[in-house]
Amino acid sequence: MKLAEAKAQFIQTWGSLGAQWGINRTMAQIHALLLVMPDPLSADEIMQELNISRGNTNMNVRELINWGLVEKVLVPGERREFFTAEKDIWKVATCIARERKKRELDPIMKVLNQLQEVEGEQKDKHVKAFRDSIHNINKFAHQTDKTITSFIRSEESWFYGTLMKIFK
Amino acid sequence: MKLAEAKAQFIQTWGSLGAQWGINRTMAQIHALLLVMPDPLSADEIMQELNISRGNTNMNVRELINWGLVEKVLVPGERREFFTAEKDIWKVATCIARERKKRELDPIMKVLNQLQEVEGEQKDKHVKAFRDSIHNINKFAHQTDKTITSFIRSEESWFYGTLMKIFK
DNA sequence: TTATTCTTTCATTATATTTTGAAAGTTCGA
DNA sequence: TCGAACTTTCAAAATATAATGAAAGAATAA
Repeated sequence: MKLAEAKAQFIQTWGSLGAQWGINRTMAQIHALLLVMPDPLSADEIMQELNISRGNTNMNVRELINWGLVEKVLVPGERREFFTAEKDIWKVATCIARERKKRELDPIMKVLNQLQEVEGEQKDKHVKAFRDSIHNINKFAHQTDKTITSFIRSEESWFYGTLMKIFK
Repeated sequence: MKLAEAKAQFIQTWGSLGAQWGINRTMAQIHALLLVMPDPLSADEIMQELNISRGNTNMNVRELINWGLVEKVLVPGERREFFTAEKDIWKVATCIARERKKRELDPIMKVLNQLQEVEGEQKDKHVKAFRDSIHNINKFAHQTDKTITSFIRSEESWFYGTLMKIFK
């Protein structure tokens, strides 16, 4: 398989993966493109490679930066901004985990905690069923929260460890 | 908080959670409704509770059954079909994990394996960058696959333990 | 300051997804 | 076999999401 073909297929696959995960397709495609490019790209290069508009490019690059997956790079002597993606896939994964936890798990845990305070007699089977469900989901959510938190930390401590090695 | 209000809020929250996860909102809402109801519901009851059409109800209940999250229940003396959701949230989680792995992880791993065979000289930095990216993502994917597989296999309190072993 | 180059915004347009509901299909008792 | 009760299908309509591109905004060099 030729490089160009492989690259295109990777971008397209990563794109539909992103779509399934609630991240929009273009955002995932830009990420894929930057992942496999050795050097930072300008907005125009991204537009050209993916055949998308300037506005679309700008919006999705900004979003990738918000997620912490992409960074602006200033090239000396160049007026334009360039963009590059974090290449270490473990960092990418913890980054995504952190962001999704913040956006998805944390809010639902807040709601679940409120819902535990539902009024009513334990004798009423509807009340009992509701309480039981919420209780179990809540327990599960706490477990998940712990797991994700330690996953996120594992990367941080790995990073910290590496950094220490460099300075020692 | 009254039961009816709490129930409505839970259904709405579970619904938007589902939407973020690529599962459609109505499907998640039906799931939420069945999760908190002590007894099986008929299609008509679901329609009424959620204010949705017959076709929509049918389609999404069927999809929930495909996922293994909901079951048909035959009530003696009743012509209609009734539906009930798996209440054990751990089983629900493994069920979802199994389904998502099948639909998302497995296909991308297939593509990644093909993409490792890209042609070109290692000296070309574009080829090198591409190979490195794919290689790392592939390694990560295999690790993830193992984790999910063992999560699916074990039915008890495992996730935390398993994950920790892998990252240590 | 002004012209130039690049970035950002956002109303409009395009695309994709979901929902509806009526019609067709199925099942079952009599 | 018929008809009532229920389920499924699917084309059309409604809704939600994403992309475009022209215009406005910033930054820089001259």
